[in-house]
Amino acid sequence: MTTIQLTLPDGSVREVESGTTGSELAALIGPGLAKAALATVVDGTLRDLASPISEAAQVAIVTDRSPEALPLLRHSAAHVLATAVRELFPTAAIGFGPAIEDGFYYDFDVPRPFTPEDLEAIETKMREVVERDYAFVREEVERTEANTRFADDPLKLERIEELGSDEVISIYTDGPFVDLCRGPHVPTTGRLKHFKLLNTAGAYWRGDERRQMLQRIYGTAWFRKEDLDGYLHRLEEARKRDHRVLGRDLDLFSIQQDVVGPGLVFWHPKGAMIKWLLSRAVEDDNLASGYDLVYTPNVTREELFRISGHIPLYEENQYPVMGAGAGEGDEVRHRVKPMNCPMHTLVYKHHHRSYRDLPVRLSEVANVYRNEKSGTLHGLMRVRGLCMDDAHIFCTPEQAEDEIFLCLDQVERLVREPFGFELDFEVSTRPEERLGDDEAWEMAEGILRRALERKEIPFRVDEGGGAFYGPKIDIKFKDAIGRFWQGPTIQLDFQLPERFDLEYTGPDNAPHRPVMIHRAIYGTLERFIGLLIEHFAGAFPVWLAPEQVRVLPISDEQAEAARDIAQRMKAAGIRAVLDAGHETLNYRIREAETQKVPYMAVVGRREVEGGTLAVRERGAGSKQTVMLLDDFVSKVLEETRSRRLGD
RNA sequence: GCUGACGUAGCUCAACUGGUAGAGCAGCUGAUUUGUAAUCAGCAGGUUAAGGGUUCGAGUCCCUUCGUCAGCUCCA
Repeated sequence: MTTIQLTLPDGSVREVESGTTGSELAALIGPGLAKAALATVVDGTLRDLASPISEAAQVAIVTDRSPEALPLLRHSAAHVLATAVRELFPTAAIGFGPAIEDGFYYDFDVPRPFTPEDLEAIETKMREVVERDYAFVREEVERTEANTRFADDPLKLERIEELGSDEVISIYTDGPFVDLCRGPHVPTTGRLKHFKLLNTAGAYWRGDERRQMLQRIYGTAWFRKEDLDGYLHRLEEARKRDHRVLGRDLDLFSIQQDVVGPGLVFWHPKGAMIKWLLSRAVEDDNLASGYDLVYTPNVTREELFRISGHIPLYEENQYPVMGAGAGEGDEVRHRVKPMNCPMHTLVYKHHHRSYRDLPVRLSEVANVYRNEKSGTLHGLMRVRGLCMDDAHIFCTPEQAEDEIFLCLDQVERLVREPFGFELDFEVSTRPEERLGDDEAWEMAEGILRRALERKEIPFRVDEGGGAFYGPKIDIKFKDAIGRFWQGPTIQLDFQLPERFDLEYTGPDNAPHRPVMIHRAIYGTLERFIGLLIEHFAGAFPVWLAPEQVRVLPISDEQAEAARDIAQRMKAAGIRAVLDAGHETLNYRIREAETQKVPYMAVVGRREVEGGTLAVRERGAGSKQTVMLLDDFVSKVLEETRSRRLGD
């Protein structure tokens, strides 16, 4: 019997027999660990506890405190779910069942969709499966054997078909349930203690809308009851930040689907103020960064989008043709614009351009319209009429990397710094349907990566996720319940300059082709404001608050003085509102608090006499600061100017 | 677009198995003049998303359309 040396995470070395399993090793180390052990990590690879270790290696025992533990538990939870479903619905075909962030799901092909009652029954059955404490047993089998074992599971057979000849086909069994699965798993179903099924939804098999729709069940699982309760509580709390609810309660916007249509936003005065402030912030920054401002038509002859290639590629998502012009047979086909790039291209093309002019940077905060599929609409996050802080940079291929670097700076200045957002960077590479040759794509993708690396920004790669004309850097952030949305985007484009035959004259007096960068910093103002609402739970920092100060006279006696104070604030550039209503002071303070106004300035007899204000801060309770009107005005103006985030 | 759930006053929600659509908040009117998170009273508010059907009778049952929510697909 050969012995091998296993190095543990603390650096100590154990000498054991070759073939020792994870659970045996854990038992050697200590009884407490043996009980807590869930799996092993052998030379960086997660493995079952029962799997033998045959050679010298770095070994760590995974317990519920390890970072690998939750995904492991949740993956096993998915199997327990499938075990339960199979007992209750023996004909259910099984699809995929992975762990996901905060939980797991499993897809089933069943004769009828699951009802909420089914879900309860399934959860009860899952608790039985947990109670029975089945071991998860791994087997590695030959292809023919696998095909026999899954003869009744068409979805699994399809999956086996796709496995390469060099791949190991592994099977996991827990009690009556057998699944084709890479593993690993926790040792037994009994390890699953604190879980809950959350909801069901349809999901296309293999994520392909041309294939059948399976029924997906989502659930969540945790090691400790407090964690499960905490998660459910976080979900509850997050729902309170929902921008659709706050948008109505704070009277920021409305979407009047019955009268005007879904996905079309009415910005009420307070929301419009936020939108205007953001537009101004990005336009100020653009002008300071060498951009020019343009305004271009909202409607164009359809031909423009044929030149650009958007038709036929995106025709389905464009609003249909509208007639215009002469009528009587020679009417011209027009389209409302779904994006600005062809328009800006035409501004570029209107002059002969010299290499001395480049980069030409054209910016426009513009409304565009996209006929998004009905099921994708979502509050402000996904709309049909959207306002982009769009810009297009025309430059030489050599300048592109620096220009992208500068765009990333703008993201830093306008998004990360002022709001403290956590951003997720992603490079999307060439898609299947695309224009241009591989050489151009290769170069473009390289330029994007280098700009990010130079800025030392870590990023993920979304293979095949690029636009049809070029690769892009997409920057994503999370909404209140953890869903990712695309915000800023920077796209490099060699194709539209080609299609529109753009040129500049080089130092050699010969024509050259520029490249184009499409870039939006906030992305769409609608989505960005939706995210801001959730980020701040409606309590905007002073510089963005549509109403900065509410002036509250204590009684009618101070109404005139308060009116005067509010007027002086407004004259100084502060967004102040007087509430001299006949309600009690308590009522009006509550009103201002629920409307999330950052400052309340209470004016009573003492304040009128002293030329002061009793200032109450949003969320600070009854704590108040008495200060001179002029001092308060300077304070608010300074916080506005510096875009202070608040405490 | 697809799957499922849902749609009652501006908002939150009632109305037993089909039998007179109701309450709180918000709104309006009046009284109250208030010192840091809801003063009191009265009034008004609805073609129950829209359209069709079954029935003596439909908010409730059936069909169609529109929309909302969750997820899938898509996102120039």
